[in-house]
Amino acid sequence: MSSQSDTRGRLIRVASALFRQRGYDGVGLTEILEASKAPKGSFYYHFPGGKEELGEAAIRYAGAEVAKLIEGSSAAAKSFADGPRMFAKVLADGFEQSGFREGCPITSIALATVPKIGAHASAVQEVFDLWRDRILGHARRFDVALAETDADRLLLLVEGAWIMARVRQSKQPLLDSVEVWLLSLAPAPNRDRNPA
Amino acid sequence: MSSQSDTRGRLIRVASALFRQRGYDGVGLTEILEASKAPKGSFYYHFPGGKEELGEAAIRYAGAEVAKLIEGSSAAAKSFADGPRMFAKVLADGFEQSGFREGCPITSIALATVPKIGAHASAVQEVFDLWRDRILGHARRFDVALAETDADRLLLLVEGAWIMARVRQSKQPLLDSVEVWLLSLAPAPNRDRNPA
DNA sequence: CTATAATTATGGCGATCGGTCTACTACCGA
DNA sequence: TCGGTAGTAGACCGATCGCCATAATTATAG
Repeated sequence: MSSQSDTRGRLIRVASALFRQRGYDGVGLTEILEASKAPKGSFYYHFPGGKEELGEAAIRYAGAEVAKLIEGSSAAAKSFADGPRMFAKVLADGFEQSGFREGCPITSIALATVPKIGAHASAVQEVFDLWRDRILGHARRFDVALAETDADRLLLLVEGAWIMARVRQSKQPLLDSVEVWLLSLAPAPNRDRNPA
Repeated sequence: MSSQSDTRGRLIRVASALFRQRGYDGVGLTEILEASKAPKGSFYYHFPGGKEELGEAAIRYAGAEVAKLIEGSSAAAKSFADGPRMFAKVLADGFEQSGFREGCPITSIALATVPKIGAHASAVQEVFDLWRDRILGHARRFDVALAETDADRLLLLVEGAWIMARVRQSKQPLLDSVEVWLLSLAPAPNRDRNPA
């Protein structure tokens, strides 16, 4: 049943890499096919739903890859704060290696297709939920009380950082965003929280 | 010298609105021309550089519009924290009115064209710098010491929030992001900052 | 009124878009 | 040997892509 050439998997990986650099609408099917060395027939056999289905698969694939990264960082972390810091470092280094070109593999697709393509919207939702769960799992590992909204904030920060990083051509925002998150977790007597 | 029909301006505004919903590569010239009721000849007269030049103009236009929003919020604010809060509210309400469809007008273009199109990269850089200046100006108005990196963090947060808002179909992240920012400003005895 | 520039208007260019179609090959159990 | 299924291969489709050439129109200046 499973093919030995893994055409389907190769298509997903190649598409994900290309989307990451130039966005969903910025990459044509022909280019993906050429880079994957797969003919159109094979593509539409594996993805009857066409480019949209490939895009959804790329979202889920990239989402799972990042989830693995989170798990790995969590497993290797010596302290609670170590987890997100290591994770950010991995992201930042990979980003640097790509010549500051590769954005978030999810956003690069979703920003163009949500809400136009419902299936993509759902997929992104699920991926974000997956990431949130991994973050909460990490917190549990270190007995840190973490609300879902706290985890969501980390996602928000990293997504924003990835945009800034690309624009500024620097990996600093990615590293910085985690520090902001850790800061935001501390219930601190900050100024000006309740105006009037 | 200045045309009475303002074809050029209309093209920019329409293009900006369309890009915002479906991204730079997701909107064709023909559609922009139809929506602007402008013929191709006029377009290439005003934008000899083609779509790329229009995109750059849209970036700068949208950037200036948002800068005005920041200024307005700053002028109307009763306290320092009031400024970004009002600003976020305006963004969030506009976003809701668009049916949770309109993302950040800059990102919707830049994510697809940076770093492919150098002129766009520069334009986005300048817009972000402009926003940063406005934020710093607001802080000065209320005698709040604010570093450039602090201002950059707000931009990072709002950009991330705009992504989350679109995915979650909610304006909450936009409002929340400002609170995170205000929290992050307080130099607080937070836990776990220096591991090991 | 005329000359000149500014702007609008149209049609069509080659290339590429995503998608469909049919043919072909490889491997399977019967 | 056969039929059947999984997968590969690539020609071909209409539509749209961004762009360009050129003519018609309008505004401005002398």
